[in-house]
Amino acid sequence: MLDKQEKIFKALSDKNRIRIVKMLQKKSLCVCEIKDVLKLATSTVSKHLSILREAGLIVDWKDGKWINYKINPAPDSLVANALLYTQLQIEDDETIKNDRKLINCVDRNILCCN
Amino acid sequence: MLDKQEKIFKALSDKNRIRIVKMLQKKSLCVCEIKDVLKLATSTVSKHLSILREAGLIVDWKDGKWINYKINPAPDSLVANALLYTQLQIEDDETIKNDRKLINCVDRNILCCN
DNA sequence: TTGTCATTTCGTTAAATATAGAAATGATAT
DNA sequence: ATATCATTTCTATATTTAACGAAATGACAA
Repeated sequence: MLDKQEKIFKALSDKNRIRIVKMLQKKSLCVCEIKDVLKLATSTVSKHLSILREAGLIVDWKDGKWINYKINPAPDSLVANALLYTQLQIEDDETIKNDRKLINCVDRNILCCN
Repeated sequence: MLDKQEKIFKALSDKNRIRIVKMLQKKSLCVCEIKDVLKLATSTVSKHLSILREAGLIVDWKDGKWINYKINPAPDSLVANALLYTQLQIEDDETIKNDRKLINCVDRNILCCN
């Protein structure tokens, strides 16, 4: 239980991962859309997503060519409260607000050309 | 703001530091008392405490020979909510419960002999 | 003022982490 | 079947982190 709590905090202890969670709390996204906002290599974004997934914060599902990520819709209580905390905090942070503007403009059909 | 949130999560992303916060949420303690519970070197405990202090989660004050640590009594909203979250979670974890038993038995006058 | 003692800071080491690029995967579309 | 393409896994590297012991600090007591 302590281990699980540590894992949750560790997952959220990186600026880019906080940004990802705050984005997903507004909208489901695929890897290349997140990559476009964070300006990181695809493999790095994928790694961040796997850390968030392993902590139980997010889930993914296939949709044609793409793998979408969203906030875990059925979290246990530890995760649920961590997500609630994250959702309520830093809502008016400039980076977060800008990220949220960007995700409304991204088009995966244009972005995703490896 | 995002940086501050990251710092708070980083501070809480270590098992020993979570244990420290959960202990301090029951009782103010000095370094050697925490050291006795965690079974770490004094310098290591001191370092953990400084990370928690820098994140705004705890404060310290002098009391004769000792330096006491306690939960920040006047936290800003980010920290206050993080502390509330931490206070409510893993209350029935075995390690946490055992730590709390131990802090009621420690006697700094016996423990602290470098 | 000198010694004692709790704590912090410093220096070092080992382990963990963030990052990127290249190769592997796996599903879709032609 | 084969090519395409988003994503993951692998490999490598640079940075950060946790840990310890030794030395420095700073306050209290003798």
